[in-house]
Amino acid sequence: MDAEKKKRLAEKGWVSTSIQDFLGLAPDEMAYIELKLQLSRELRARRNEKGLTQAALAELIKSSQSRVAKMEKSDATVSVDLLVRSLFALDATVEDIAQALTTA
Amino acid sequence: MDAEKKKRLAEKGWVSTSIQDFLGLAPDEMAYIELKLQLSRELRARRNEKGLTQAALAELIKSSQSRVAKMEKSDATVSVDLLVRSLFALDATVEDIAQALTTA
DNA sequence: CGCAAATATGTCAAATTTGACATATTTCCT
DNA sequence: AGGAAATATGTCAAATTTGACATATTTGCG
Repeated sequence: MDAEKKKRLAEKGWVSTSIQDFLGLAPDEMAYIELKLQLSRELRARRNEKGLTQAALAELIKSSQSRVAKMEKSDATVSVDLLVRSLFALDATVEDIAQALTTA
Repeated sequence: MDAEKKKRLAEKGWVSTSIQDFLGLAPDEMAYIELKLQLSRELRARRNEKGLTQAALAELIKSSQSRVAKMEKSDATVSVDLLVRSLFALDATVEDIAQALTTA
């Protein structure tokens, strides 16, 4: 299994869990995946708190339900940009994002 | 002046300073720009701490000097992804990034 | 000053990310 | 169970971001 494949899987939660860890990934790749995971968790949490469906959030940010699903799954094709923009659209502040990053 | 133009200028520091504020930008656009500004400051700080030139950092992250310059200037064509990846390449942790975001 | 190293700016083809769409799967009611 | 709403997954053309390059400007040092 090559490194790219492994990263894609890792981002989808298949390889790495809290038990089986990010085996063989470089530290900066790990950090990048972890960051995206935290943001995607925060996104889902905020969306649910507001009682929005993925489709409703998609409309809010002028995207699509499928892309929102991918964001929340931390799909490898989703950028950090899109994640943070979506969080801001859900009224998160920069501080909220910093907080989300430090949360276990 | 349209909103896009204003945002580009704002990201380059022309419109918004600590004195003249982010006039007319939507809250989420402001937050996004602020986030990128914090990351670009942290990038420059870390690079200087390590005594690296922009060209040296560029080599480290397999990019180019000009793109590093744009990152540190928080150019509108630079993504948050590239910024955080570069920070990770300079041994920043997710916590370091969270910390940078909360710093004035 | 003079000049070399560093940084900044503009441009563009190639690479990546995007919204949209179709469709599959899961969740949660009655 | 069964069906409707929500979520997930795969694909792709269009849009955005990228590294690379040329070149301009700034910085710092003799």
